[in-house]
Amino acid sequence: MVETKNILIIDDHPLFREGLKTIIGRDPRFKVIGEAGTGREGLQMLKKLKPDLTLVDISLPDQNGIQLTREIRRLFPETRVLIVSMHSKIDYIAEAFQAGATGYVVKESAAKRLLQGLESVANGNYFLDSSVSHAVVENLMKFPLKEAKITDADYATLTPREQEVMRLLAEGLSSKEVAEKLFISPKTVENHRANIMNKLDLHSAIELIRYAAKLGLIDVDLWKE
Amino acid sequence: MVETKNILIIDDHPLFREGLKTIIGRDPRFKVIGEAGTGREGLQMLKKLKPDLTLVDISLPDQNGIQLTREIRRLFPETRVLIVSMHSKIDYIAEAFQAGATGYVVKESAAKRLLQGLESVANGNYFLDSSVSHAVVENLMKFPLKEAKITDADYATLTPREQEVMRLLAEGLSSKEVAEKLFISPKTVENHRANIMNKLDLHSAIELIRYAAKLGLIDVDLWKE
DNA sequence: AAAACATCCGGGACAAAATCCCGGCAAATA
DNA sequence: TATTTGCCGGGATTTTGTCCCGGATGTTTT
Repeated sequence: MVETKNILIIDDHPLFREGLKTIIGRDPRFKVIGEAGTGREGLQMLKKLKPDLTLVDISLPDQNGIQLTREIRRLFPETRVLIVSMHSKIDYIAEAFQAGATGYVVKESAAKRLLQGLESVANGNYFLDSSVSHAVVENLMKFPLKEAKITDADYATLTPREQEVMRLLAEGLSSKEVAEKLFISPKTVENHRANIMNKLDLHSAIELIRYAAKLGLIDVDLWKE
Repeated sequence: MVETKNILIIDDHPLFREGLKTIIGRDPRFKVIGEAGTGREGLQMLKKLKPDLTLVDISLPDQNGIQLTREIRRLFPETRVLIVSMHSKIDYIAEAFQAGATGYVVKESAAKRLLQGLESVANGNYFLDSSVSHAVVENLMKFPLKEAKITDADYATLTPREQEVMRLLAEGLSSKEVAEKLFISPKTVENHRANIMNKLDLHSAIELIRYAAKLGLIDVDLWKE
């Protein structure tokens, strides 16, 4: 006989939660016993409900899903976490597992896969959505935690001054503007920039911006308003 | 007696589609007769199914949902469009209605609201999710199309070729790369770029990128992975 | 203390690009 | 037919970027 596993859903999209509930509801092995729209709310419900599994969206309004996963694992070690994400990039996946997630499913994938994931995780197995590219998985196997850290490591090789210049450049300031801001010659700024791009292996202004966005030095979401 | 309205769903997230289907399925007045994951696919199904309503996600993998709305309205004027969006920003909303949408619902909102929206739209009424901020609505009322249109209106003043060039530039291609892609001289690309920036009142590469991000021509979220 | 090193600063020479202005061509429009 | 509009690209000039250089300063190593 198989116990039915209790599930808590933490996702800020009610409609999406609805979809998850429907899919899960079709399977008698699982039961959704609660849902939350924010990380804070989720933690409260966890305390009360003690579910067997928690589905957490990687992007929540009040905090990062990965950070939340860490907290869940710390506070409620018996609850297993299955990450639901819009992204299938290696960094996220690596971080998710590193943070203590037991499963990772991308939102684009089909209902069947979600149930597979739930089953695996319920049994204590790790689960990684098969729709993520083979290359990514292979990479993960090769570099358990490394790859995701590289970017940060490279950035650390920049001198303090270079980091300062980089931040300003990434915000869209021209060399001249940065120069005025730092009371140095535009020439110097250009030299700094050249060094930065050399160290980080970047080759255009936009690559620098992308890099900065990736590191969270700038917030591209602000642009979309 | 009330006819049941046929609905086509265009959204690239299968799980989300599932949620929509479930919610809609509970209401006998509506029936989901098809679903598509891309704009192209959606147009094909529209041709075949001729639904009464189309639910389109504002952000699709192959094209902008607003652009798609325009096409749907042009090719199938009898089909009404209800936009489902993650965003509740004024620009998107204004653009959506301007493009011919009859309704606008944000993904965060509850199931009930979606059904209200569907009902309104089915009856030919415009519908705007009440969860969008009061300030936004007020703003829309004050400037029916003006404020929010600026962006789009200006963009519309670009010639097709200019729009094409702009898209490529915004993706980070250099003038030379764009030139190679379009089989024209780098010189011509630079001239186009100058015209674009002139028309849109932009003054640097990054402003162009921001502008493109704002319009949804490019997806900056991809950078953060 | 001396030497080696890293960081920050900026110049000079050259290459690349952006900018401004120009005109030609073709298609649509009046 | 005459005019406008979009698309294309050249030429001349200015601006910016690239590569290489050396000096000033402070820190670490020997």
